[in-house]
Amino acid sequence: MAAASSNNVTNASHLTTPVAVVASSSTAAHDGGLVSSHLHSSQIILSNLLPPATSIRGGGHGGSISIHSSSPVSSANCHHITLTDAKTGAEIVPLLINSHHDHQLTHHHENYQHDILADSSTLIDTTTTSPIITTTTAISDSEHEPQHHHHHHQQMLNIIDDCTATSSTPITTSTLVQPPPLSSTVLSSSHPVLMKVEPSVSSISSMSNHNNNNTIIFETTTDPLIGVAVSQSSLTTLTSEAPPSTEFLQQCPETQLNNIHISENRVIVTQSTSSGMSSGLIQNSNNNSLEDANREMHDLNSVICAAIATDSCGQSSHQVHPQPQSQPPQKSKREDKSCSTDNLNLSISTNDNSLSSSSGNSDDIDLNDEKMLEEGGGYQDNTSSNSQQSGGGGSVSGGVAGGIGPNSYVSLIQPSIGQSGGVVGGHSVSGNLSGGPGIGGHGGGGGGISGGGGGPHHGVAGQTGALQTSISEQTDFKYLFEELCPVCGDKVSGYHYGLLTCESCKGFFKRTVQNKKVYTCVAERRCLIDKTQRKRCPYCRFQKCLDVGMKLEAVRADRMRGGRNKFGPMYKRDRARKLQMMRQRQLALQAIRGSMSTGDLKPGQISPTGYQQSYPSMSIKQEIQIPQVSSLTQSPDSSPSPIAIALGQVNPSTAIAATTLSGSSTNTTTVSGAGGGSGSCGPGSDNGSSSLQHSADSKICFDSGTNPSSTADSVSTVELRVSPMIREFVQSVDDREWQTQLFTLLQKQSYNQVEVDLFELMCKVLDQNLFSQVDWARNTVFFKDLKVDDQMKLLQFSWSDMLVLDHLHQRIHNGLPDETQLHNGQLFNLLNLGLLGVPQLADYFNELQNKLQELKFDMGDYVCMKFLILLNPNVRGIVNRKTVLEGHENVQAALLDYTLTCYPSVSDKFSRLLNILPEIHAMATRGEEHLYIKHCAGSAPTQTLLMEMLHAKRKV
DNA sequence: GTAGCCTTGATG
DNA sequence: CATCAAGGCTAC
Ligand SMILES: [Zn+2]
Ligand SMILES: [Zn+2]
Repeated sequence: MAAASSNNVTNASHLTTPVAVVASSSTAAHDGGLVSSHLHSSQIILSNLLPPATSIRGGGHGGSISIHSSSPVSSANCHHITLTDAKTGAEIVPLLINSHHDHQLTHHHENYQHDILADSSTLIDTTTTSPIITTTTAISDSEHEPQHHHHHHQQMLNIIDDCTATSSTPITTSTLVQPPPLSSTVLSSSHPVLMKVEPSVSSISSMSNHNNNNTIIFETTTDPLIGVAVSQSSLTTLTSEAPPSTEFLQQCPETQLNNIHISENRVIVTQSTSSGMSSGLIQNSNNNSLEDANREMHDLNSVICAAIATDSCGQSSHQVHPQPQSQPPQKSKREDKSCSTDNLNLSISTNDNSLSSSSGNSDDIDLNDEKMLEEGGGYQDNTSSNSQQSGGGGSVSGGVAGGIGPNSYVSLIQPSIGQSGGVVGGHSVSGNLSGGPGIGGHGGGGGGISGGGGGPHHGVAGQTGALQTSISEQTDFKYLFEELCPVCGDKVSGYHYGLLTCESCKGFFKRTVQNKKVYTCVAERRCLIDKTQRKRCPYCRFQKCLDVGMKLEAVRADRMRGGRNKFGPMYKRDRARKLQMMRQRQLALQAIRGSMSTGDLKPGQISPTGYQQSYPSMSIKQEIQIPQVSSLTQSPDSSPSPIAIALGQVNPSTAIAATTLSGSSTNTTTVSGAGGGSGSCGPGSDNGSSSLQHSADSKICFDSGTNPSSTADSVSTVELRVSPMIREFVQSVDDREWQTQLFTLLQKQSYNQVEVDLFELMCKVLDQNLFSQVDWARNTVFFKDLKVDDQMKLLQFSWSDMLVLDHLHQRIHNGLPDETQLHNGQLFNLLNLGLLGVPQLADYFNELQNKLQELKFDMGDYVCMKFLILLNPNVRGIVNRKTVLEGHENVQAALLDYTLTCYPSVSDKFSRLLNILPEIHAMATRGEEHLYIKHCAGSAPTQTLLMEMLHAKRKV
């Protein structure tokens, strides 16, 4: 059944398949021809379903969460999952909304099913305890089906938890195999997650997380699980009684052994260390308590795909074959010789039974999706990054290298490499160049200390007659190369395969990819890789290579020498950015020095003149030459809002640099290192220099339960009269978290990335905001009393308005700056978030902001307005309109009272605030339209809550 | 297998 | 023609 997996691998390039992501991690991202593959593969998953921060944030709900479908198949268009607090049993959230697809689902029922199957590599029939191996071959052809639709299906089936993108963290993916209509996905953040799947409704959740602790627990409330599909390493793990065959191990060295406990209605998957092969078992966990499960879980470092099917699927058969007719298997243009799936034996056993299936004929496996191949070949994503899925091991597969066009190189990455089964273990780089099955080379290696890294030969010899500029350039670039190799810390010799690395890692990466090496880590896949130990574990080294962003597709399949590839421009931009960052740093330092020693440099002199003097290495020429980066110093198109300036919204951490650079605030922040700085990043913590209120102030006031707001007319009269409801509202807002999450996400997404797609990143942020929004809403009064159906409708109708309002609030009360500098130097436009990606709305937005500020818009107003937006009784289809209306009126009354009480001087504040709501709505609508179009065009990440919202609203 | 140094060849 | 990243070569 290696076949099954192979397909998965292939699919990897399709975002649609979680497995794909999993399986081919890095590869997928590159050649996948994915609409949005600009991420680490791991991030792809995350970002698509859950913003990284989201999952992490889950800590909020300690313990477990139960998910069940609120409504059976009936409710026509909406199928959703309701989250229930496992402890209290209270319904807490409608996580996903999936509706408008029904139409398609039904329409392409077959394909749909097929898609699903394609995702799962192996099914374990828990009823019979026999494995169901799916041949997951074909993937729905996106030619006939718009990608977003395609992804949609997938999304509904998947629940993926986040894992930190940058680090080789685990990702868990769950796939539900369920007859359409299917429901959605949701994620909870804390792990383990306990899921309850109601009969005839599929649901799933998965959890994984931070580095090495991943656990997935599936549970059905009534029906026994029919199957669990685990792909990749997790499948491998399934091997229980009989350890994986040697061959398999060779091909999938990093196979992880996971513990999978299956009781009648519960499955717990955990990972065990590679050495603990014996532990990979499926056990009957009837008496396993969650705690027990927890105890056993450790180090789940792989991607797991699980599928649960109910009887309705009629999947009692042990083998599920894709329908060749609907998805004609396409022969890959290039013969796939690597990783033959033959001889792959997988055995699955439970305490009672042991089942094994061996990959049979390769025919089932040999299916390739032509579409995918094409996509893979033609698509070149220069921003995608890799991030090898740690656990899963990287199976390189992906789009066909189709060196088409004179300038395109044939990539080594091959599509649909039948990685030993969807179960892929080790890093196997497959290509069609050489066929032999990779043999795990044990990186035993003498620990010989490698000689000093060769010096870079990049420095251009500065000729005596050369202009100072060239000298300075040389100096600067030299400086560039003084960076250390992100993999081993050795000296960087230039850009290699996507980023600056040392010569040895370049060579190592090349050898590995070209020769399709498969390594095995004899330890725990966490070997330290540094200059002296890099030779010890090639497995971990390669993994790190992928993690830091080395690009597989930069290795040429045809081995053509010389020339330039698509990364050239990127290198150039990166170089320019680095130069500017460096210069900024120097300027900042200089400025500091100047200000300290009065004599040297007067503050006012930090202008071009003084600048040149103090920095001979820089030159005007360079300034001019720096491509597309001028904005770095000049706060570009984002029309800095007067407010932001007034607030001096400069990140404390970079305030010095920013301020000194131009003598005034550049309105730019820098996503600082670790942690995105909770608190440190938040401009909210800056000195509230202006008269503008800061949420900090207001919040504190509210928190204390006395002072309404720092801007209230009369504290004395007001303090005692603030409606308890409003006070409660305000307290329900967690602004700190908001910005922390924002900056953390931005940092993660740009960490180690030469360049990221800013639009895509914006979508991710919005997506994260949406998750927060839902999170907030579900716990609020009125709203939480509603049925999930109504909740979803309200959210579908109000999400964008609330996003806009949130951004207005963040800017006004928390000093959210216009833009921020990403870890890699790119500027990220924060204002754009509030504009939902439509720059043209900037003026309008600023106008709104001004209006609000004139009204002394404060926290209480903000929260009330948010509620008014959310609790819209006019939303079509609301069942419990009464409650909504009641809530709306209550809030309105509270707001009226509040404004009259606290802001008597602001004439007509109440109605003026209300009048702003339609304006916000108009803006939000425009933004939605824009986002929708972009999504349809494929330029936005798929499988996101954002996308769901966009489509859901369309439907309505 | 490593990694330092060399050769290529598209780019501007 | 200079760059410089990608592949090749070859003592270790
Ligand atoms: Zn290195
Ligand atoms: Zn290792």
